[in-house]
Parts: sequence; C-alpha cells; structure tokens
Amino acid sequence: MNDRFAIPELDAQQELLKQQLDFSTENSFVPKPGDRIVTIDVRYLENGMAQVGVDTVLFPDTVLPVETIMIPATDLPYVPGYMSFYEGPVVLAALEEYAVRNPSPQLIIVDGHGIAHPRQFGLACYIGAKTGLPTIGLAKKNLLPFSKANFTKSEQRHPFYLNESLVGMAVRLQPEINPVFVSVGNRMELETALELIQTLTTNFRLPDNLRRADAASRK
DNA sequence: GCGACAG
DNA sequence: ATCTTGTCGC
Repeated sequence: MNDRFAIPELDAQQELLKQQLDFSTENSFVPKPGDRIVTIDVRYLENGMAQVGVDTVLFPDTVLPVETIMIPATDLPYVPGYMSFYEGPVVLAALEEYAVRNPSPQLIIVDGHGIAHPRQFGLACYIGAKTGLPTIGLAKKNLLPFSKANFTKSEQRHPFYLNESLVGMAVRLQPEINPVFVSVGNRMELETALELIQTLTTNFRLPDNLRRADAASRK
C-alpha cells in the first residue's frame, strides 16, 4: 500500500499525536450562531516561504475579510501519507499569527484529509491534536483506495471505509461534478461536518470558504 | 504482479 | 502542488 513511502519515525509521532484526539460525543462540535470558522490553504513559494490564506466565517454566513500570512516553509519534503509534517507546522504558525489580531476560532477546516488516511492521521488530525480544536479535512482527491466505479454521476454521496469503519465521505457539492472528500480530524462527527460544508457552499465545486482561502494563498 | 498515493 | 493556450459560458 503505502509501504513505498513508509517513514517509521514519523509513524511513531503520528501514533503519539493520535492519543490527543477526542471523538467523544460530549466534546463533538456543533455549530452555533457566531462561531468562528477558520479555513486555511497553503501555497509554497520559490523563495522558501509559504503563503497562507486564512478565511473566516462567523456561522452561519458572516464572511470576514480574508487574510494572507507569510510563514517560512518546513524543510521536510512532501511525502504522501505524511503531509501533516510538511504542512502542519506552517498551518500552526499561521494560526499563531492570526491569533495576534483575532479571537480564537471554534473550528478549523484544512485542505487535506482528517481520518480518511492510511493510519487515520491526516493533516486535520495533526492540527486538531496540536490545538485541541475541532477540525475538518476537506480534500480534492482521495488518498485511501476507493472505488469510484460504483459511485455513479447521479449519486451525491459515497462513503469510504478503512478496514470496517467509516472514515469519510465523497460528496458532490454540485450535481454531476467531481466530488470532494470530507473527513473529520478532531472533536467532530462526520454528519455534522457534512452539513456544515453544505452550508458553506453556493455554486461551485468547492465550498466558498475554501475558495477564498485558496485565492488568498495565491495572490 | 502492477498500479495508485492529500499538497 | 506547479507548468500552460485557448475556449466556452454566464
């Protein structure tokens, strides 16, 4: 499977960080009016810097000005299955910078996976473990093997599993359009995450919050 | 056996 | 992720 990219030292760190995660019902996030939802997208520049787009929505639909924050990139390369170590520290640094001028968010959404990951520890889990905040991972491509063969164009949702357990959902946010892949990272239930993502979506393949964060990371 | 692998 | 022209459609 992912043996080709296996990095045992990082596997060990993932196992430790995993113990920080909390999926108990009583600590699961449910959005309330005014809750601050922060969405982050990172782009890597030629000069060793990372340009981070940070979008803020006050639930359900108050959009605050999007921010762009510069952070030095990590020295580790991108390796499939270990993206959290590549992008996670950058995201954390951007959140610290964000916190200088803003209240703490109630939820963080990242561009990548949560537990829909070979060891159930994607970027959203890393951010959840490090911050203690609820997180959602929203990816444009799947990482786990999943048969798109039986996911017809007319179906809106298609669950995917790791071993026997449900770890995420492929969701078409627009009819007939390629799905996005949603999974929880920390202190969230998948169904809550899916409803919230729908709320943040208007007329595009990606939710508006992620589109704004993406745009801010590239200008 | 070969392929495929978030950003 | 990024490299890119033209093209279609609102």
